[in-house]
Amino acid sequence: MIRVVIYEDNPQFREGLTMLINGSDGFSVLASYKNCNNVAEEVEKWSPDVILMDINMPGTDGLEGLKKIREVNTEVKVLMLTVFDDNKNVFEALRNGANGYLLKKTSPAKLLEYIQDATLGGAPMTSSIATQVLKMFQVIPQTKNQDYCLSERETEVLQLLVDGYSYKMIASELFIAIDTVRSHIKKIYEKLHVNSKSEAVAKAFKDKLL
Amino acid sequence: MIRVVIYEDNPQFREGLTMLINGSDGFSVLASYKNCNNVAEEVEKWSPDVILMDINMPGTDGLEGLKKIREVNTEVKVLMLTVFDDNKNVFEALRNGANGYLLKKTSPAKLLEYIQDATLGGAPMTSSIATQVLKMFQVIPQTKNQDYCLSERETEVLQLLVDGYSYKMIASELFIAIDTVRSHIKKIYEKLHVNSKSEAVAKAFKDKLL
DNA sequence: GACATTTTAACATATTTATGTGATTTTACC
DNA sequence: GGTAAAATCACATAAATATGTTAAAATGTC
Repeated sequence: MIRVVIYEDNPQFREGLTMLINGSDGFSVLASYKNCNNVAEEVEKWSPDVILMDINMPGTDGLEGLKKIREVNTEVKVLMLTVFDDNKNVFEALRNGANGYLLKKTSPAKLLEYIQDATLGGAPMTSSIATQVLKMFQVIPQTKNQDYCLSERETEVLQLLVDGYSYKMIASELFIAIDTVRSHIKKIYEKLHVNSKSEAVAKAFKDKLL
Repeated sequence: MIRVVIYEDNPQFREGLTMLINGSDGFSVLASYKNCNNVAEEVEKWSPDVILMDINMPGTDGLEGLKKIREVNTEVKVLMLTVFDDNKNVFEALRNGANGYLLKKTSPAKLLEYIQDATLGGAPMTSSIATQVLKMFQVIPQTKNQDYCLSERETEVLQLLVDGYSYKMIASELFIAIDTVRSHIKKIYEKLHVNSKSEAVAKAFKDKLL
């Protein structure tokens, strides 16, 4: 028996979901709420297998609700429900540990399948959501590791610059003379085409050199 | 009619796939290959709707194949096939514009459904893959936007520091005296708890202040 | 062994930066 | 109208940095 708790502000949709789930073998709705204002207590009280969570609700919305749930319970499967496949919300929800993300227009049969899928460790998503997710991945820039051919020692020195070390500190850290540090840094500037410490540091971050 | 090209080194599995797809209404296999060595030409030649791409192949493997495909064609739907839900490969494939990612043990019925799904703009993933993907999202650290309460002007100055400007350049950029720049920067250092330009720059990157 | 590269180092000097101490004006808010 | 915060500017000085030139070891490669 898969035990479900529902958070959904629209009474019609809430009732519809409840009837669908209660009317299906192997599923049971423990409770349903119209907002997340007391979500932490409610989850503790019922300890459901799956939570269906509407994103857009008055008061504490679904995203905040999800965060509160994860503060007290990392096991329960949380499926986010939404009308739109809104990019920003999808990202935030997944980042905060949602187990799946469904459009409300999902057919009843599919919805039950998805709920079951979630309890088995799956991550159900409607197709359009999955497409959003893939697009997010493609935005992540490839580590463009442009190679400036820094030598091993130069890389080491640059790392220390990035960590906020002064020339003097670098010298004592590496057991070399400060003039040696100077000459390394001069070489680094040449290779990176910069002429100040902070530019070198900025470039190290931008180009993910370290 | 959905037109498919297959890349799969295992002859049995390749034949099995071909028979399954050719034997289904609305599907047709244009060609199948045992490696990706000439993938660019082959894709140009057939311009299929969907490509089934095994990840592990001798010679040019599936990931490289995917890259080559995307260099010449961003439209064709590419579904990656794999035996394992290997984290690293999943990530790389999605980043390189794969449209879906399926385990080879997927049932024939599901496989056809997924292929169709892909042609309709969906992003089919088997459940375990989707779970992997969600986990990746949770690794991404929240923009921890710790607020150092920089004023508008201070933020502006910090931005210029990050862009490699010297005090003198900042002064002329903002039409203020260099001593004013100094005093802003002093305040910035206090607020960020640093005491050098490069530390401030590094902190700006680390904490995503800009 | 000859060669290139890297690492080390010294010396000199102009510029930039960091830090302190003050002060005036502007802006926003109660 | 008083208060607080922000933005402006000045003067002074010690410390750090940037730039140039030069060169001796150490290391690795053909």
